[in-house]
Amino acid sequence: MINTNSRPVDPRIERTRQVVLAAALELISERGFGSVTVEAISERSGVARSTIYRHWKQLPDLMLDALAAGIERSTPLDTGELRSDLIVFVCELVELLTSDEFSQMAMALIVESHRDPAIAELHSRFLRGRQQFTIAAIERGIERGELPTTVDARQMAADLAAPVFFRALIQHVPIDEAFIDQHVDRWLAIHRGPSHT
Amino acid sequence: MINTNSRPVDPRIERTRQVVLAAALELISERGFGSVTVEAISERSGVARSTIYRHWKQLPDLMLDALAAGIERSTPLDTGELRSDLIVFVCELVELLTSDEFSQMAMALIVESHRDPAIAELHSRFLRGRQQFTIAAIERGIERGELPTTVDARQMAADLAAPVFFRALIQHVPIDEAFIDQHVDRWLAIHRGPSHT
Amino acid sequence: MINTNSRPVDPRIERTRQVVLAAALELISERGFGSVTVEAISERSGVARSTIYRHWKQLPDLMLDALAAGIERSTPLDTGELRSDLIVFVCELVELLTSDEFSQMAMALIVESHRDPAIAELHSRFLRGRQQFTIAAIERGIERGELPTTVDARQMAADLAAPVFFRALIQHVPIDEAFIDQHVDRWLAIHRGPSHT
Amino acid sequence: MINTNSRPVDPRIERTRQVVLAAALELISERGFGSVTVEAISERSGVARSTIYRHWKQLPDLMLDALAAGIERSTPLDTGELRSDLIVFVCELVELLTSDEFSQMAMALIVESHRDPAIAELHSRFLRGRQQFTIAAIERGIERGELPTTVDARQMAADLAAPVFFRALIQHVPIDEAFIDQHVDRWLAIHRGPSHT
DNA sequence: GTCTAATCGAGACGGTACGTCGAGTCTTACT
DNA sequence: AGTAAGACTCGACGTACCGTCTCGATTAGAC
Repeated sequence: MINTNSRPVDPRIERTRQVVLAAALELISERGFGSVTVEAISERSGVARSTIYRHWKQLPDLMLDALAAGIERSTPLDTGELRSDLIVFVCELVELLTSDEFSQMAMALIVESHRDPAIAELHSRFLRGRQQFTIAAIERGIERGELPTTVDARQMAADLAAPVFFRALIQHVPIDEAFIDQHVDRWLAIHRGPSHT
Repeated sequence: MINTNSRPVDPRIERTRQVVLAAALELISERGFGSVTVEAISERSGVARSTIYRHWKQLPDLMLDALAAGIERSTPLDTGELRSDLIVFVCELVELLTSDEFSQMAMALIVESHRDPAIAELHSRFLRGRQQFTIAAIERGIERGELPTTVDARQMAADLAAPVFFRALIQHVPIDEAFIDQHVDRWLAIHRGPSHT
Repeated sequence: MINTNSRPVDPRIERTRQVVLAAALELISERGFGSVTVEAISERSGVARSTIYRHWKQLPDLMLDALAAGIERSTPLDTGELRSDLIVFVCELVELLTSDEFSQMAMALIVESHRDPAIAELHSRFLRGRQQFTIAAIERGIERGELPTTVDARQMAADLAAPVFFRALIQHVPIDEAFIDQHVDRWLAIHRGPSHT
Repeated sequence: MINTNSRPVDPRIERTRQVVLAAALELISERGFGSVTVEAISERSGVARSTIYRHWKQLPDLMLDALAAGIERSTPLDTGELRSDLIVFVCELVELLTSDEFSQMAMALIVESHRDPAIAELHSRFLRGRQQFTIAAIERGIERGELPTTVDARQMAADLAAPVFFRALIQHVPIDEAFIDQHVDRWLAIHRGPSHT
């Protein structure tokens, strides 16, 4: 579905897209999702309002694209050992959820996905994308014998993420390294089974 | 001579407050937090727009009160056994987070509490209120010897709630009774310690 | 129609009337007719808004009364000579029409009398009242032989007043003593007839 | 490069101006100056309220323009004889001041010019414009020998207009043809001097 | 290199909701 | 009964954005 070489695309179009989305992202993190106006995006980006509407039919559509642009992620991640893989993963997640620029967006994504199926799809793609890394790490752990073969990797990935989301977004409690270490170790203790005690 | 409780106040004031807040709550659950309009509240409640502004300086203030009014809760809850207490608690939470009327409000509460300290306070009061029930049940469990005396009740309550929030609000995955049973049993298995295995 | 002794009248009523009308007059001359609000009158007079509405059904009614109160006038005026009578009369008129406190009211009276019959009546009573003094002076002049017996006193009074109104209210031109003298002398020259040349 | 006449401007702008001003004038003459509402103008003209505010920052500004538009006038007027010139002039003035559509506006102009310098300027331009016609007629009369060369044309024009304004606007008395004839003839008798008697 | 068509900037337009102000009505308690 | 205090409805104010719409100026990319 990508516009490969069928038509070279006017460079102005791409330029406008970039500039507008960047401005939108800036505004989302500065003022929050609900206070972003087309007017403000136009002003910030230097792109005329009419041009913005030529590219996106509605403000929500623009927001959707902006969120999509803000989400891109691609860490391979493989330290060779399960525990450190998980620590890295959790640290990244914490950083993401507590950084001012991103948490606004994350919240927006979560909230709006309850109403808008398009955002829901985006949101679940994002979530699955991240979980995939964890699941891969877990599976490597199983292969290495660090975990029993009977476990459900998907469930375990959720068990790892849930408390982090809960604390960061819902309880609204600061998360330090000590917590992360303890959390991962508890998780390992539970899932490795009694033999590893 | 101060108007503590000596002045009986105009009954219309209370009446207006009730009617307006009720209308606001209706609209929040129907159309979501972001699409609620003073105009709409006025129309729905039959109270003039200017009157609403006499009671609340800004729409957010009204929303705050509406959310506060929507949150009230007071279950005593004590079945005499830990497992069934927890099952009841989790069921209630699931019901709350998945009901259309309430989940909108919960999301709003969570999102806005990241921006507005007043809402943050409200949100944390609400959370603490609910956690309190769980903590009490856990402590009763400890007294009855169903749990070791060494556990941290607060942490355990969080462990019980986190996956429910995660699934309902973030993963956006349906939660059935089977999951609840399994979740509670896993939780018990982990916290009861090896003696109960 | 006056409330003589049929009922003693609550003194508070009269007091309220006075205070309110005085405040209204003040505000009319300060801010002009169009910017007077019941709210402001209430504040200025210290009389509650509801009380004001108990005395006057509408703001215009109050205004009407205020204007009526501001118009009262009762100069006898008789210098014994026509020319000086007229000079005095014109001077008074000029003063009235150019004083800040009164001109606002005069304009209001004139304008509103085009729409409201009650104000029209008030206005014409006021005009007739003033003209009456001039007519009387003219008639005394006729008796003294200063004017021919054939003249129409009513018409002549109008001829004297018209240019003053025109300059003061319509042309919006300052009126000095020189003009007044010249105006009266021209008037005398015209109406005394050729014999006096 | 300045937008003198180089930029053709959006034709919609002119169209909106016209339609709105026309509606405003209609409403001024129907309901009087004080009861004209942006809301009503919007409804009557079919132009959105926000568009009206884009053209005029405040309602008074709009009113000013509407009055200016309603005042335009351009009669050359020259019958070849002084008396008939004056009769025509006075008739026109009477018609103007007694027509419902215009008298409201005239009053508004007069009243508001006491408060707002911009309206004062407009008002005096209007007055001077009209007086100019009379002065020209008088000067033609002087050239033709119908009037002595010693007279002050400006003063005479005022003498002609003053009683008409007085009767129409202040005394609020109907003006018929008989009055006009008599008024002009008296004026002529006075100003032609004794030679013409 | 021009030329033509896509793209853009500027901004008018009809809307909807905002938060404010004042009018006029109504209710309650005080004096 | 008259008053003070102030809640209530209603309607207009002027503001801020929305999404739609011309309309001229400016670039590509094809010739």
